[in-house]
Amino acid sequence: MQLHVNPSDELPIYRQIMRQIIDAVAGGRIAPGEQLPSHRDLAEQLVIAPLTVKKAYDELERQGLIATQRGRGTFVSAQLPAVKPEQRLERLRDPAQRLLSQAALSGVPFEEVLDLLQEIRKGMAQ
Amino acid sequence: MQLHVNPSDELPIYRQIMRQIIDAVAGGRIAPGEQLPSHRDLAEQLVIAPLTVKKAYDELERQGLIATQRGRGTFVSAQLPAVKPEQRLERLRDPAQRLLSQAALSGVPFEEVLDLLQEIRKGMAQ
Amino acid sequence: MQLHVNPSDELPIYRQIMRQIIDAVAGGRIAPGEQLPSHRDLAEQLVIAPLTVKKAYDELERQGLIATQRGRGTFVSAQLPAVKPEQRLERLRDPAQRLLSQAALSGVPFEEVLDLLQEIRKGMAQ
Amino acid sequence: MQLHVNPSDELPIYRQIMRQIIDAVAGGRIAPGEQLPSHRDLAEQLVIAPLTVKKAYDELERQGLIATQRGRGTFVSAQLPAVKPEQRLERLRDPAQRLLSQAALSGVPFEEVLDLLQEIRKGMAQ
DNA sequence: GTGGTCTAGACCACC
DNA sequence: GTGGTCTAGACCACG
Repeated sequence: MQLHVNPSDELPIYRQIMRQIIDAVAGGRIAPGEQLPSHRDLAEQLVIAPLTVKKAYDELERQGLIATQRGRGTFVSAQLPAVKPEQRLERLRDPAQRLLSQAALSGVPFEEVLDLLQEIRKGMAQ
Repeated sequence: MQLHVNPSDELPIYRQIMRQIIDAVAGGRIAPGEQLPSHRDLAEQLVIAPLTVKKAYDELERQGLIATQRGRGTFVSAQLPAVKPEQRLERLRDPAQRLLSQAALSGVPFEEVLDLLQEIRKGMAQ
Repeated sequence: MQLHVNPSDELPIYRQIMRQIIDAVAGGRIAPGEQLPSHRDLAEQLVIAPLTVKKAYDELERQGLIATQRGRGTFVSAQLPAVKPEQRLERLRDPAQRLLSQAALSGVPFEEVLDLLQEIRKGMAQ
Repeated sequence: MQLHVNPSDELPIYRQIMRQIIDAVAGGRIAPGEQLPSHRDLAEQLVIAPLTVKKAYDELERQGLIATQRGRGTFVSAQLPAVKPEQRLERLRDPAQRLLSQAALSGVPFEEVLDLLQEIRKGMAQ
């Protein structure tokens, strides 16, 4: 797994890390149960402070996406947190709304949005 | 147009205002040329500081979405800001990626994501 | 509200702070909606690093007990997080088990445990 | 006696072991004089490192709850460690406080807490 | 080696 | 003023 980070991005560094790990898990590029690099190693690799990586790991753990074991390491949860059926679609409303707003403002027709989604979908491991 | 604001939200208040106005314009609920409430009125209505609304208006003006005419008020630009063709799709990559990741983690199949988009699209135009 | 902290305690400082705030809210000594001291002020008062207080506040916010508003301050949630009925008793099983184990090992008869609870209960604002 | 261990738990594994043995003795499920499994056997059963179990046994021995006899094995002390009278109630204050706070926050009335204690008490003796 | 905590500063964004 | 983020170290506990 290759992470990269942009300190001048508006999004905080620890959020950038979170999002990349979330995307990697969602895309199947990291398997459930797999071990993540120690927060110190990852910090060294990204040339940032260890605490910053740890903050990202801590947040992800609270979301149930990963689990840490003291003295052993950090692992992607074997059982990803279940989303209640009635919440499943609700969670998508906001990101979907954002996508369509941005498309409308940019003058991108609806069909091209669908094409883009298809393209991204192929990039994600099934 | 009815705006809502949540002071506890992670997104800054002025950004919440910006996003709602952007969404309203993109969705056609505010027409180009239409007048917005004065920043003082809107602040009173939302029970927040006038400076906060002004910051949102200033930022939107910088983006070219609205324009203030001294002594007359603030209006949605008759001509929406042009987006360079090569940027059009790039601006959608990020929100599209986020939508698909969230869907994958929530266990929502791709087809239902498309259905959701269709549904939201219908709601926007009216 | 008077907090105190013991750096040599086995329980981490940020946990000590969390527990005292939880107890104060549970005991009614802090009312819902009330503002907490800024994490910097509290840190100065307790003679510890601001980040340590902030970590306590962050955890409590994730639990829904308090809410922060950028630029304004930190407040006890007006609406305390609801506990599902089926979880209410389950959450008490572990602490209750611990209490009785400790009592049995210390040779304190069951009746005296009940007396102690009555006494503590009086100390908590109703 | 059946022990369980959760590596992701906040409580260190050796502490989890300690607590379960303490609870078993306090609840009468292990009688004074009874033999405990060797730390190697227990480690194998729990799929953890033998050193971890040994640490738990060592700590319990330091507290006087168990005693090892070189070449024979580890046994629950016939005589439970004496607790100084003035300490007896003090040791209960903390767990009692925690129980009541949790109850208050969960909306469980005091009477139901007492009922729960009665119920657990019955389960311990058998 | 791992994660867990803590410090003493700094700079920024927000209201 | 407030909270939000980040740094570059340190020490401890755990397995």
